[in-house]
Amino acid sequence: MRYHKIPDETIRRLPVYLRGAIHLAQQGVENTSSEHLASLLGVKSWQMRKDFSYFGDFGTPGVGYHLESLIGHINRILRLDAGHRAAVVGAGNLGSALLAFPGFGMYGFEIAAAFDIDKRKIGRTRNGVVIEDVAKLASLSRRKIYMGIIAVPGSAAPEVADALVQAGVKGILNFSPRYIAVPKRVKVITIDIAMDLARLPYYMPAG
Amino acid sequence: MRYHKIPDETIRRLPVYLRGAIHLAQQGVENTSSEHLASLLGVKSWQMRKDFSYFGDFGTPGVGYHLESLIGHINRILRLDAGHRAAVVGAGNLGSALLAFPGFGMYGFEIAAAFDIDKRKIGRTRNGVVIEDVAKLASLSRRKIYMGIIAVPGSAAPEVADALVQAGVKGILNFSPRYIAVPKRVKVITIDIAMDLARLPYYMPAG
DNA sequence: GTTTGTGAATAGTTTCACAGCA
DNA sequence: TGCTGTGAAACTATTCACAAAC
Repeated sequence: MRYHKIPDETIRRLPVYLRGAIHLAQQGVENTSSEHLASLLGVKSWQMRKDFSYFGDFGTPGVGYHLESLIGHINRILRLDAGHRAAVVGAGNLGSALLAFPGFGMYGFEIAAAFDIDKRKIGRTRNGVVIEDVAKLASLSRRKIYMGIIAVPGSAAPEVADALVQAGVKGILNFSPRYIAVPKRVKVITIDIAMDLARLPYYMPAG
Repeated sequence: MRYHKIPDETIRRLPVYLRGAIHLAQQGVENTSSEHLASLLGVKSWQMRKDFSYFGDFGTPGVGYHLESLIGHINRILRLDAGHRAAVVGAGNLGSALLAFPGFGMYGFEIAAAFDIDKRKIGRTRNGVVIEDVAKLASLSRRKIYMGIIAVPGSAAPEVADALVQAGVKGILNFSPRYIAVPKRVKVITIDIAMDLARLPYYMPAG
């Protein structure tokens, strides 16, 4: 099935599979089946096999998947193999939490810069990263940082997004509760924490 | 179209519309069109109208939507109108950021309790909430807290989830990079921050 | 015997275009 | 005229079941 358009949903799931594969590999496991890996991750085994099938043959019939090569394949597809440097804008509670967040390393990410507008924070260090003046965002392209994380209040988010685009950023992870309008060449993924919480009551039994 | 199954995707979008409606209402706007509200939120106007159509007539042809009644409708559908109290487990960087997070109020949420396993944190206060011993999670049902937020490291997440379920929680917002297995009556929504970042490079132009 | 990879069937969602109401 | 509400069409994704590979 190698010559098909890749469903977005498949791309959304690949990091899940990657996390599971890394998890098992760290425990010393070398091979696994789609059934085992899928059950670990709460997905269906045929869903996982179908997703892999868009890219070629990852496994061996009768045997399963070799974790090391599976990890390599997914990393390459998602372009995580080269490593990526990101800048976080906003060094408040959320921004600081992101700077300290241990989960980015698994996917080859490093938060290499932090910015804030508050003069009292500028110059301080959080997790080894010096907080810089948000006015200096333009330096990102020179520093080869192509991903921006928006962790400022919603009211400031659109202008921060504009500044990131100006600075040559190609992808934005947006934590603000705002629609971020950018040129088509820039990809935005929004995580609106309160909004995700907001659909929980709908699915909860009455009470 | 009142007698249809509601698509999950529609439910996922309702909080978006709600946020936009509240935003406009706060600016003193009383009525709006699907075209205007949708463009503000980066969605398509017919998508929004279609979503509303599953629930009945929210608007007036030729006129548009009355924001106050639109907000009321969505709040009722999502069951946000009664207000909800949530407990956060884990008072580290992320948990503390959530306790300070201003965005929950819009949807009628209050973080009413916080728990941690670290004796040095227990008894301290963050944003007016006293951090309690995680061993006391069972008190949640007596306190009528039915939503739990998991903000602990992945290794501790499954047992925290079990404890939350034991405590009678009906919905869980999970920030840990782990699959959370719970009985069917409990709804889990997972926000895996690193994983969302992980699909950004795929969509970014080469470089 | 076991497990993958995938066409075909099913299910779900988006998009369109316009009838009908204000 | 302007805007909503919605069937029908188009598209996308999930699920199944099994042939092929080891």
